[in-house]
Formats: sequence, C-alpha cells, structure tokens
Amino acid sequence: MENKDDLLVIIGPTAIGKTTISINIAKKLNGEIISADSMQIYKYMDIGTAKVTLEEMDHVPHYMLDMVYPDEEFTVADFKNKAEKHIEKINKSDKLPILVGGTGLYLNSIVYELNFTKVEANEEFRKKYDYLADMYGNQYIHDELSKVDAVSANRININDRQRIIRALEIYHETGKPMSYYNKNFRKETDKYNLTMIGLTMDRAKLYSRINRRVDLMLEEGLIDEVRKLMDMGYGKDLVSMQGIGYKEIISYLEGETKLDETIEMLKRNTRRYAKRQLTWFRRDNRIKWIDINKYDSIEKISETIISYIK
RNA sequence: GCCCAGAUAGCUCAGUCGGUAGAGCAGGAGACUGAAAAUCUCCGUGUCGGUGGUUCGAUUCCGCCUCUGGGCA
Repeated sequence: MENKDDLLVIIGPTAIGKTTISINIAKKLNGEIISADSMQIYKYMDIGTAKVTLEEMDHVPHYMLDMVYPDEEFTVADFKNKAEKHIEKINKSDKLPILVGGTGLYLNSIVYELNFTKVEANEEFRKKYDYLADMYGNQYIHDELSKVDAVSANRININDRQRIIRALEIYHETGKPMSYYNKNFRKETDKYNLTMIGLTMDRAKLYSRINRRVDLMLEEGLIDEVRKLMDMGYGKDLVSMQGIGYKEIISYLEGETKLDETIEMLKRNTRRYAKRQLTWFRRDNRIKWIDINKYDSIEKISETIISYIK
C-alpha cells in the first residue's frame, strides 16, 4: 500500500449548514458522504436530529445513517469500524469519501489513533459502581480508581462519574489500567491523505440560526415525532432519547414543563451544544476554518473548500 | 399638568449607615479513548440613567434633567 486513502472531513457546529455544503461538494468531486453524528444513527429520529432527507441527498450516497433502532446500543467503536470500511471502499471505487458531522469523539476516532479496547459495556458493573457512588460519594469511586490506575484518576475529574466508572470497568475486565491502553493518547493518524475543513460563523449569528431551526423543527412536527417514539415504547432512559430535542419534548409530553419553557430549554441546550462542539474542534490545528458569513454563496464556499484539498 | 415608585451585568433584581458592587438566569473558557446531542471542570462580563452640589472621597446624600411604570386630574 503505497498510496494512502483520501479523506475529506467537514466538521462544524450544529445548524451551521454542513449538510447543504457537503452535498454540493460531493456532487462536484464525485464524493460520497459518511455521517459522523451520534444521533442520526438512530432510525425514526429524523426531525430532531435534522437528518438529511432523500430529496436533499440528491442521489449522493450517504452512510452511517439509520444504523440501529433507538433502543439498540451503538458506540464509537462501532462507528470507527464501520466508517473506516466505508472510507476504504469508497476510495477503491475511485470516489472521494467525505466525513461530515458534529460528534467530536466520532470524528476523532477516525483522525486520531484511538485504540478502543475490546472491553464492552458491562451494565451490571456500571450499575454497581453507580450505586456505590450514590452511597459513598464520587470521591469513593475516584479513590478506587486511583488505586488501580493513578494516571487515569489524575486525568479524570472526581465528579465525572461516567468516566471514572468506564476506567474502572476496563481495569475490572482486563486487569490492566485504561492508561495502559492509551499510550498513544491523542496521536494524529497518518493513515489518510487528509483534509480537514471546519465551518464556523459569528457566534451571535449561529445562535439565531439555531433558534430559528428549533422553531422550524417544531413546525415540522417534532412533538409528533417524539410522541410516536414513545408510543413505540422508546422511553426517556434510552441513550437515544437523551438527545437534545428528545429529552426536552418528553418532559413536555409528561407534563413536567410548559411548552414555552420547553422551547426555551431546547434552544438553550442546542446553543450550549454548539459551543461545546466548537471547543472540541478548536483543539485540532489541522482544521482549516471557513467563516461562511464571509462568502455570499454556497458555490464560493465549495470552491474554497476544494482549493484546500491536497 | 400634578403625585408616587423605579433607573445597578445581556435579562430579572439585591446591595453599599458615603471608601467604584453581587445573586439567579442568559453568556464565556476548557476537558473528553466503547453512554459523547452524553458526562464533567472553571469564569462575573459594569461609565451603578445624565448633570450640578455637599464631601478628602458620591453608585450611595441633596437639587435639577431625561426615561419607564403606576396613580390623580
């Protein structure tokens, strides 16, 4: 293997317009799109995740959408395995794979050398430690981690129960600390001929776009979508139903919040999410940023992106 | 027109018996290796309406002005 596979990555916060731009580029470059979005992998969750419609796709193939039912497990490791296969296959057919999405960890699983251990989730173990943390406090389980994996314990905050338990889980299952598996922490991959593009815009403008998009989702029937999911038996404890747009509407449907409060919450949570996404991406200095407000058309944005491709 | 209340952070408001100020929400920064739209950490951003006076010193006390809300005509 002399030649590396090509890969174009387009990232950006929610609501910035990744879908439209990526499809436009795919058509120009004979590309196929791989979605890197942790919520769009669920079937039936369309409006709230702003999933591309068939019409919008305009015959450009899309992968990693509708992978599982909302009560099925899907993890970064699944994403990495499947997405990598798609990248390879698309390259083999002489087309350009375009990884598009906003889920930082999913993106990183491709553009960094993330070695996921073989350790899958052990629900029983997690419940046990969740209980222990309830009983004796977060400090207690953090101390437990310190004993077996001081490096990870040092890195993980005492209150970040989710990560503490995961690190304990890895030790429990393999007898080796998580830090042992993370030797190449944050090492950039050299597997691809890689171009990374980040879409951004003025924060205030992005926020008003987000607010508008939430209103639009409601007009398109978000509440109905959530009601249907609940009727199908998908409850609020599911990972999928913890997604923004879903958890808020569920609390409205259960009478816990009023409609106007619900909408405000939904907008606010989406804004905060966008902010977190930006924080995540800013760290990667391979990304070439494009302020899309500085261009007056999609065409010009696409041209600029294409000019950046190696 | 008169009377009363208010004007302090992006918003709602607290406070300073005179020594340039603090809560909630909104917001900002950051972490992230099999839940990641999840989970977690840190941070107060200010011509204290304007203007004159008293004072060593005024956001605070006094006068006037402007604006807002309420009441009376």
